Formats: sequence, structure tokens, C-alpha cells
Amino acid sequence: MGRAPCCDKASVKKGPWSPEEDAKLKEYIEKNGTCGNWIALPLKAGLRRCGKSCRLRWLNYLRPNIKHGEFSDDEDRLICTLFSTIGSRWSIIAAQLPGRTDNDIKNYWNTKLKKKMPIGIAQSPLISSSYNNNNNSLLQNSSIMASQNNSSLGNNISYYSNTTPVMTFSTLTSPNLAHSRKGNVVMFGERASCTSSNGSSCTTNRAATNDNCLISENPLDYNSIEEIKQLISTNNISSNNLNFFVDEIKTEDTLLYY
DNA sequence: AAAGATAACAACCGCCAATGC
DNA sequence: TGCATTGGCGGTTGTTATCTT
Repeated sequence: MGRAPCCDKASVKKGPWSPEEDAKLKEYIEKNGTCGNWIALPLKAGLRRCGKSCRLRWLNYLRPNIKHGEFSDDEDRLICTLFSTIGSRWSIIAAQLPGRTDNDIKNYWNTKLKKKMPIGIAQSPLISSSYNNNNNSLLQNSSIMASQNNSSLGNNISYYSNTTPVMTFSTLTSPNLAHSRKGNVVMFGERASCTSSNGSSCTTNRAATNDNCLISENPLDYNSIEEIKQLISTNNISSNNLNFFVDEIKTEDTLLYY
């Protein structure tokens, strides 16, 4: 037996929404909310639409505070850098762009930004393969997002909180980078440097903090999650911001970056 | 001016994880 | 514990607008 359809395909309307349908949906949701059940909503609202279609219409077009129109240069940059890091996680990218929907960003990427990007970045995010479904939630819960601006290992990596870059790391590809595996990025290590959003910086060979910056003086010594957590703790770095990175190590032993 | 090509964007489809029974 | 249902997501398609020849 196959999966039951979410609605009766024969009786629901498809295609573009009319202004009347928009008004009905908007009025119903503003008055009653979604009641946590999109499937039942169209019937209650007097719409001959699939519940999924109603949800999509509301989320992408009708709900308040949706931003339509041109993307700013800042938004362009953020989308590009996030895509280069995490790939086509449109909902996560959209969460960093207030007022924008995942569908909007996806369309914008496919029609415009993709053409602007270098082929390697546009087609193959450097580290997206290190994110799997199991830790997506960690990513979503993190207030910090990472992006690598260069396709080769060991160059500039920026971390964003919402749309604000909070810090940029620079690393060198070094034979002493103990945690480098499969060509992924390592932020522990000698000769690393960091510049934070307030202009302060910290460089090289020391365990240091500057805003959310953490550089370990000894890349060889941090082999366990607990050690890393301890390091974060003793340097008084917000654990909320860094939990994701710690958990990343725990679940994906191929990617270590701080 | 017309026809074809391309771009932009709205909407649909199918898969999967979460949830409730 | 297993199954059915739902919500959410990303990929894809369809339609309309705009551009080019």
C-alpha cells in the first residue's frame, strides 16, 4: 500500500493564487492562526487548495515582514559565503537573512548568484559534505555561521552572527596542523590569526580569546571533546556560540575548525 | 513588429524526519 | 514498537515577463 495523499488531488485547485484566495487565507490565519494543522486549514478557510499549498503561500508570500525585491550587496555576499560553506541548506541560509524566504533565496541563487560564483564554489561547497541530517539541528540552533572565502585550504574563514561578521580567521596550510583530515579546515594550530569585528586581533601560537576568537597554542594536544570544551570554558567563550562546533567534532570526525 | 530565447519567480512534487496514537 | 499523518525541506517544473535577433 502506498502513502496516502495529503489531499484529494482531483478536487483541489492548482496553479497561481488569486487575490481572493490570498485574502481568504490571510484573513483566516490572522484570525485563527494555523491551529497547527495545515492539512485541515483549507477546508476551514473555505479554500479549494492543498494544505501544503496554503502553507507555502503563507510562508513565502502572505505572512507579515516578508521582504520582496532586490537583494542588497550584503545579502548577496552572505548568501554566497554561506552557500560555499554549507551548500544548498536554503532554510538555514534564509534564517540568516531576516525577511527573506528560503524559496526566494533559492530562486535568486539559481537565476543570478550561481552565475557570478566561481565554478568550484557554485557547484561544490567545500565542507558541506561534513554536515549531515543528524547534526542539522545543531547547525540551526547555532547563532554563528561559518563561511570560507577561498576554495583552497587554509585561507580566510568568516563567522557570521545573523548578518554580522563576528570574526575572520586566517590559517596557513601547515604540515603541523594535526587535525587536518580529508582536506578540511583546521583552526587549531600554529601561525593562525584572527581578526574580530571590532577590529581587535589575535595571532599565532597561543591560547587566546578576542570576542569569540579562539586559537590554540598546541594543535596536537586536543584529542577529545572534553578537552576542547575545557579549553573553551577556561577561555570564557560563550558556549552557546560554540556548541555547534564542539558537536561537529563529536559527530563528524572529518571537520575541525574553531 | 514578430518570433524565439532567456530570465525570473511562483508553485508543485516527493522525500524524510518528527510526532502521535 | 510500528504505523499513519503531518510539517518542512530541497529540487524541479510551469508560467509569465523581458530581451534579442
